[in-house]
Amino acid sequence: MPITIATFNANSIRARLDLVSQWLDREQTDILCLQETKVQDPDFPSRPFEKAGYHTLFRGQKSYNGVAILTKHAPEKIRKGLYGHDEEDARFISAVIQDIPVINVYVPQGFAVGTDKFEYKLRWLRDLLAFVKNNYTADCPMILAGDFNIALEPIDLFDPEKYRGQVTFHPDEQAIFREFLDWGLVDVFRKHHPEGGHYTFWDYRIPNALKRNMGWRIDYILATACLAEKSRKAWIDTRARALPKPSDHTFLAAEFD
DNA sequence: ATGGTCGGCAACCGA
Repeated sequence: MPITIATFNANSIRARLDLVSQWLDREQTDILCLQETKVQDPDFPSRPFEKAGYHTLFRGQKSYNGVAILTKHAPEKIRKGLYGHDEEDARFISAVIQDIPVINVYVPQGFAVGTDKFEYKLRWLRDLLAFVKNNYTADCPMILAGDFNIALEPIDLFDPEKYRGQVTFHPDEQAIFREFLDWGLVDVFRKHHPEGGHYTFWDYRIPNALKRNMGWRIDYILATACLAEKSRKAWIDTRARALPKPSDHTFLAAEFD
């Protein structure tokens, strides 16, 4: 029985309720990881997703951040927040679904290189790496998905020369990201699409960024090698970014046998 | 053509 998983930075789940509902209706993905839900837990719009057959897990806060997992199959061993960070940490949520551990993250954006926010991004990433290494083994199925706010290679953003050394395309971020890959995680989209020019994020502040394909690939579905071997395809749904009232990100999805 | 991003949330902050 194949299983499909997707990730989407919604930039407010309430503003994107129709878009996400319609996407699930059409795609029928088993697991959807959401970031930047921007809603406190009592206000999370669970009901429409439950009516559509999904369990909802969420950890949010006022105005900023917030992560959620929507899953057709019952989640087990739910965890909210990353050790060593605030109890209210709304950037990490995980569960075991169909015997596969799934971690959904919203990595700090980092603002600008040389600032406290950038150092916090690096620290958060290192803590996540330690958490993964301490709690999982690379030779068992596991998925780490979400918005990493890092483009890894020059082919993962539209103007690498312009942005080299800046936040989201800086060697210090990339070095930590590569440690996840070195440990045994595989970038599932890259596996199926070695060529560049595929993006998941287009900044609202760049006019007609989608049309001009001025984007970044900063959202990922990472899977341990044994699971990645079973991946049949991975795709980015640019159509959802072209609809009215889009998020600045779009859906990234993968299918496993 | 005489403007030019969103969302949250109520003045700006974060992305």
